[in-house]
Amino acid sequence: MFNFASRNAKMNQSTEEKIKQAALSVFIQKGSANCTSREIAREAGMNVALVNYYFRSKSKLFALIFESVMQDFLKSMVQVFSSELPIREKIKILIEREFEFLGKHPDIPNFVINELARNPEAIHGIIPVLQMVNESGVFDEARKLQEQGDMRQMDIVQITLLIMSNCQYPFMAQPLMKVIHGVSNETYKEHLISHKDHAVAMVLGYLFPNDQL
Amino acid sequence: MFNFASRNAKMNQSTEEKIKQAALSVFIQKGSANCTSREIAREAGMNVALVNYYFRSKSKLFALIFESVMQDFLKSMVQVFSSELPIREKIKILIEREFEFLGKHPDIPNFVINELARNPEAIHGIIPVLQMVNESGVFDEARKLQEQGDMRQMDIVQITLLIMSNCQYPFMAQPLMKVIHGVSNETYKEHLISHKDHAVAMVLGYLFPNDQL
DNA sequence: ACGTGTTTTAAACAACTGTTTAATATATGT
DNA sequence: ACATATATTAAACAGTTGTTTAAAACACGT
Repeated sequence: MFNFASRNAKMNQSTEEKIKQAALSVFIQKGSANCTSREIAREAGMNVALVNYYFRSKSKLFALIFESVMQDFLKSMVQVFSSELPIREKIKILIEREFEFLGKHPDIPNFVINELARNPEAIHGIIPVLQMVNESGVFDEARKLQEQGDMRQMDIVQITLLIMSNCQYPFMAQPLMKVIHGVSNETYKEHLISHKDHAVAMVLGYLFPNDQL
Repeated sequence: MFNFASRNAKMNQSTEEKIKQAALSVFIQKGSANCTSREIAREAGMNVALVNYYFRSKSKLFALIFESVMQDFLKSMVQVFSSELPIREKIKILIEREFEFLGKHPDIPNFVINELARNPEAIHGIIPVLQMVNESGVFDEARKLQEQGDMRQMDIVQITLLIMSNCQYPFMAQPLMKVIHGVSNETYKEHLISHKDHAVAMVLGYLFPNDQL
């Protein structure tokens, strides 16, 4: 009976994949240092030893998960900027995609930032993803547009900051905002949806001050 | 010899205060769940048992620290909005104060948000501070200004979000931004300083679209 | 049915966790 | 100087941690 159900699950998803999925969920919810191997095993429905049998150690498993999260986290940004759209469209679509992605994975920015700040080993997982970003030519293109005088003159670091602030913070601060304003989960989600349009309008309006409404 | 140094320190600062200060530092750096009582004791230069002798338990100590952090975190916001300045000045000063505060305590937003998300007990510590915010009449005033048509029509939640995003995120994302753009601590701090002006200009420009530059 | 290699488990390991206890040191009033 | 209250310490507690070990269950070609 129990064996049958277990076998069925095994058919749908390999043990290795079950562990990865459980680890992703637990790591993101609690952080690498604030969760236990046994918690991951329980979430995956198996013995602790199996986790180490497949991934050797908790830290190796984390490194694997973290790198794949970083991939997802920066992938859409790179994709948009590798396209051939005009710059204003790129930024608009970038913000919209970011809101879409964060709607599904609201905990990822906090997770990434915390691990980078608190777990020194996490930095290794970001390096391959960084190459992806650099090869996309995102930053070179922005510089070129500024030389043409089409875009407000400001450092690339700060442009990145401007866009990401208005995309990521609203999701990161969800627990804080909910308690400050006393709103429910559902109400806040509605705020997030309409906040996307404000973010697009405000960022574009500031980056291209010569544009007419 | 050793006793002499120890006694001197004791003169400058009571044991209780030393523990509080060590706890603040360790809690903010690592989070409540990801640090040990012995770590706090070591940071304060004393035995573990003393921490519990003064504060009964780790969680009671945390509750105390967290509430005082929340006070600092929201105090300047409340102060500014309780003043009699015109609204544009209030927002400008609010953002500038926020940048000043976060320059000194860059880890606090992350700390607050993480604890609220991961440590259910932390919510209790926020309630007295919330009353402080509500009594200040911050939100009522904003609503009044909107009725007068002086300010862009948008929900208070989203105005809060707009301002806090552009203040807090640049500090929260410091570890991420540093590795993405490969800049040093010092370079990033300079970016933060000039980012303050962008934040003020952009937020004011968006909230008061009828204003002329 | 048997043998072999792979998966999975229960049990154990030493190290570390928050907390408590009992003993020692220090301060203070007399 | 002595007694008493406070402050501080080392040691121990039971429970949990990441990891390892040895045994069991399983798959599968023969």
